[in-house]
Amino acid sequence: MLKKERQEYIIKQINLHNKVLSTDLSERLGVSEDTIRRDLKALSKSGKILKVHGGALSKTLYSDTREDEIYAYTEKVRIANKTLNLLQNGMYILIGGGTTIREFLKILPKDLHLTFITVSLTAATELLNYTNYEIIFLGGKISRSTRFCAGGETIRQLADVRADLCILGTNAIDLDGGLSDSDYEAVQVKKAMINASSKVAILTISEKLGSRERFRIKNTAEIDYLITELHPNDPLMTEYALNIKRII
Amino acid sequence: MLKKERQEYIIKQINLHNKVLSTDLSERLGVSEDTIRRDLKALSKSGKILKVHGGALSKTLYSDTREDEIYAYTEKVRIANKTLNLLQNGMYILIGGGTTIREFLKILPKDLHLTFITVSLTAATELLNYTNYEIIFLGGKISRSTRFCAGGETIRQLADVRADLCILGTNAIDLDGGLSDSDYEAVQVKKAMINASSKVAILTISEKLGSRERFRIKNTAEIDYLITELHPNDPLMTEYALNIKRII
DNA sequence: CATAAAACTGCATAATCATGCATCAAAAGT
DNA sequence: ACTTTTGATGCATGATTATGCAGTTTTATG
Repeated sequence: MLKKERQEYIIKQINLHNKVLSTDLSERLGVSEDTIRRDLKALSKSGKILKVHGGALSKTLYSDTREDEIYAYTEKVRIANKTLNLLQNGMYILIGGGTTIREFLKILPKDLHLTFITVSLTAATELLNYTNYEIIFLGGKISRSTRFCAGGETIRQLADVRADLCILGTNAIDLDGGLSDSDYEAVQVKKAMINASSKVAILTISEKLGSRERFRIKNTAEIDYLITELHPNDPLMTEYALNIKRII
Repeated sequence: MLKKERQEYIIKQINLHNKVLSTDLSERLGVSEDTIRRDLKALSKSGKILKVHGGALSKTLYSDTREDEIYAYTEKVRIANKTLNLLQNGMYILIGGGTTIREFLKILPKDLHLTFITVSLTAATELLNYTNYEIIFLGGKISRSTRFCAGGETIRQLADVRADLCILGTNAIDLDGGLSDSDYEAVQVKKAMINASSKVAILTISEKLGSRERFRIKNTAEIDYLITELHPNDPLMTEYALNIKRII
């Protein structure tokens, strides 16, 4: 059994039972507990599960803790930190939702004045922790799964916005397929957000590079900044270098 | 059972019953009382529960809150329960924010289909816990103190809404001064919400009766339902009976 | 203030984890 | 085809963690 398969299986088990035990998995998959531990570590690092002593738990159910998640999110935190460099005082920023973005929202500076425009409930809630930002929420029908507003009214409101920077996470990015997503409504909103901004920054962990989903949002040529946890000169990144204006 | 699971279970129990006993938990979870004590200590340290001799209590209920605040909590639950009677399948409901409203949002039925329209970030977040409701969020500039959207754009959007019922909490209500509030922006939004609804329900604990704030929202005559923790025939209530259509 | 329940302390133990290293297989060069 | 490289895996070892137990101290309460 391949590593990838095994990890998929672990995720499935967690989705099913909300928890897994290392001993249990080791026996059922016929590999050593060390291997399982390494799998859990990797999955935890990319934020898919919550690793605990003795096994792992479903992230969605057992989320809230702060301390032990600091270590889990190293990749996303790295991305978030790099993104900070794009911020300039007085900017109007359109910002999306998603886990990578959330990491970014947690480490924002307290000495800049910025105006954030968002359709994401989680982003707005996170931003309320800061006193130095204006928050403008664009309403609409709330999509339960993604916790953000979508639909015609949202798109219409976005058409009236002119932001300096648009910061989005993504599920898939590929040279041919461009930026893409599996949720049709999300695609519409993201398109509108990109159209409403002078510059576009896409945040993603490198494992999403080279994958594509059902609906295209934009071509890679329209992305100004691509920010991953890797160094810009990493061989994995250089193949994107021609198309995207700046890789960070 | 994993430590984290156990602790999560303890939190759930506290949310459910507002208290737990060490002995009880030890028996039910099949671990020593020492372990339970260590769990309670940890949870208490991270501020999730209030540890006391013999077990632990719900922080939100008992912590450092004064007697009268605990009392106010039960009053709000009582109000919330009475409000449930106004709901009918298929309704479009404009709903505000505030603590009384939040209690109401916690006990909503899971078998009705309703559409909630709100400007309150806390209300929207709370509503996302239900799968049987549509949620429409009206955007705007978010006011940090109240965590809801206000401003011209919000008012404009409310003008296009026609809801069946508007449910609002209030800080002040008085026969002469009518419904009033000290926050100017909130007043504008509440006015617009009331205008956009066929029926208006005001939720308030009785201590707010007879007080007034700087800005008037509406006259009491425009309130359809006034819901307090008191019985409608309570002498304190009967003086309102002439003006307000229905006291619950 | 007497008493029992509960909490704390230190310690023992077993389970779990981290780390370095050896092995093997697949992939990549040459 | 042969070597080199890379990555995944298992194992040994020492560290860490979770938990229970015994003995002592603290707390609640009549």
